[in-house]
Amino acid sequence: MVSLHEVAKKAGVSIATVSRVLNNSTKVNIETRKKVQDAVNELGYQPSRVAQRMRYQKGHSKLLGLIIPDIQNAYYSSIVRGVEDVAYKKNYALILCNSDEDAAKEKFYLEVLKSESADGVILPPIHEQGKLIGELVKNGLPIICVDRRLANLIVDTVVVDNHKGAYDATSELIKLGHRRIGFISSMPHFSSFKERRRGYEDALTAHGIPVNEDYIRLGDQRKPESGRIFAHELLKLKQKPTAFFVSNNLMTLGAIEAIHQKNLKIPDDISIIGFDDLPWAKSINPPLTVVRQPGYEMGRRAAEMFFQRIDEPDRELAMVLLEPKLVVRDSCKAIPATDPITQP
Amino acid sequence: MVSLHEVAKKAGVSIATVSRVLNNSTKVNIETRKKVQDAVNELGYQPSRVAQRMRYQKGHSKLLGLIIPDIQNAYYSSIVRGVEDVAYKKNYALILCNSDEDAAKEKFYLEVLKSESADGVILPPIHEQGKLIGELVKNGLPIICVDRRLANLIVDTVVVDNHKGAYDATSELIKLGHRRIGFISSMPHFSSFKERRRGYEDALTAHGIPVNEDYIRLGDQRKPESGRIFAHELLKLKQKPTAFFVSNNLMTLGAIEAIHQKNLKIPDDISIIGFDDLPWAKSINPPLTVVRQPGYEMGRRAAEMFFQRIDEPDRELAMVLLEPKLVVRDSCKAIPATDPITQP
DNA sequence: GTTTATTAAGAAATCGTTTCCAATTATTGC
DNA sequence: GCAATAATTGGAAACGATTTCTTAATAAAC
Repeated sequence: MVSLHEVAKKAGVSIATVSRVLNNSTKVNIETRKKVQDAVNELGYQPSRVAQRMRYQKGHSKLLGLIIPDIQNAYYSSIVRGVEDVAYKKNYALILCNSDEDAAKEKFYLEVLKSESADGVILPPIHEQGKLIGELVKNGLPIICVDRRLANLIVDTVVVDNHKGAYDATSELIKLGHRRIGFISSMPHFSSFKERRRGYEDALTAHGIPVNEDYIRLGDQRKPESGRIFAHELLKLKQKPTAFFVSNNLMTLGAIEAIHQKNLKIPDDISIIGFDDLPWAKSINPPLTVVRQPGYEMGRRAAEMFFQRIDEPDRELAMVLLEPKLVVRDSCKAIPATDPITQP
Repeated sequence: MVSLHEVAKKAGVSIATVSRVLNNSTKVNIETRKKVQDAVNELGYQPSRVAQRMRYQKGHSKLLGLIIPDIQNAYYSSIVRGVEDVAYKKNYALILCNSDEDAAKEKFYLEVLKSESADGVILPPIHEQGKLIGELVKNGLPIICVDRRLANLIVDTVVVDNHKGAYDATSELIKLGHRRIGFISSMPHFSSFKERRRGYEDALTAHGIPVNEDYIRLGDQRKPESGRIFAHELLKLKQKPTAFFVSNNLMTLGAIEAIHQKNLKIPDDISIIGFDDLPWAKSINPPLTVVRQPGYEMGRRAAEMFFQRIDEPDRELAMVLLEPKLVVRDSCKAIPATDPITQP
């Protein structure tokens, strides 16, 4: 790598002068400036971000950390893309980490990012308590929570209104006459899934439908497989659900697969609402009704909050709550009013 | 950040000794060692990767760059995941960059990565010539091409046999009796799509079917939209295709959407083979026959090649050619032998 | 013509490591 | 008991940038 020294030697000046030219700070004689510029161009010099980071310390490392559960989940990759686009504009590089919902891995990566002098970290926290996160924040490392929140608002946060998303989806099904609605979701380790479950239950209760634990299946949201198995279980019940609400994109795929395997028709035999509006949702047959989370937007907002925090470290903590949207397509159908069970 | 100095002060030794303890190099008195360990633990010291990078220079930065067209394309995110898993094991951090198929952005990021002293870069090159890449390699920066190759083998490369993938898919359709096979793909800017087109044409030729330019549509592979439009165009032809082969996952979604919009049934009215075996491919109705590229495997292999190159900078250049696999599901059907056109 | 103000550019410190070299102390051999 | 060797440890340089402090030179003021 060509360094300041080489440029200085070529231009016949000191490295201090070269640095001054590059950061066009205090006045440099115009002829000297020219000599330096020429040398810089000729040698194709570009500063070492590592050395700059070394010198500057906090807040100028031009490095942003991003820890997500799994980049292969398209919902998270849209968040990543949102972050990246903002970071790019600010000339920041992005360090990407996959935590696999493993707290140890999260901890490891947080330490790596600290050690890399990253200016901040964006992540969906694995645990709601976030002890380590609290320490890091106290230590002066800006952290932004995205997708999930901590129990206490100790960091800037961007989340979607998960309760509303689930409530609206469930209500839509109820409005269509469904009373037995299967709910396939994740264990309530994360704020997001906890809220979705409450949204589902609250919608049922609000419409005078008792919550039936038989219709609720919680498991590993990282694989379609679990969605498939749960759907099969639900379809085996004596009083089987007439509709599914699945609270995650991968599980949704599994549930759809199970329905096809049973040779049931969507929406004639069973209605289904999925979560996350990914490219395939509108292409499949029938196009899928889903709760759309603005993933890209969340990433973008989180990155913007990060930069605001950098600019103004003492600003008040902020929490952005984005609206999910029920995108109605063709995977839900009204239950015939003659169904004896659905009639009070 | 707590530095060596603070640990040294606390332990009452010099920073050199602390460093020696941490890198358990030349002998340190066992009592001194203990004192230092205690101080390290008490202060929660961890070394600054930035400072280490500064000192070590080349090949020890523990930083790997990854430039991909778009993380929102699930095929690329599986490559990323493959790379990440290997990097994680080696304690490397990953800098992720999205090029959007924009050569200027690629150049920008390559320079950033150089400036970050990354130990290497993995990328699907945008241009086959790769002038800048050549320079960087000459400069000593290990670069691994993945998914696409350069015109000349000047860097380690991991690609899939695109010609075979397309050839097999097309042959499958021909075997089912199809003669008019629409080919929806990308402009041949990239080695991969160029090869897929040749695979398609070679399969036709090998079976004595003339290549008809009317059935070939090339456009922007980044959006389902283009696949949808092309499919509509093809379906408007007087002699319309009885099958589609679509050479990219996003375009495949668009084509499927178009087919549904025309109220055609897969595979009864039209057969289709897609590219990339993403989670949705087997969940949709009917499950989609696709050419599966081992994305994760490619990422993994590329990362492994990178580490081999680091260990042994002068080893011979290698090119790994992975096999794609035609995964037959239910989206293709034989053409009735009575179709007058398909009979010679 | 001498003193003062102003401008331009170099010297050196700094960030946190690692490592070479030198110095000090302890140990061993005769 | 003294010299030689081994075992530890500290000092300082280096990595590449930025910035403060100094100094040199020039211009301005009286």
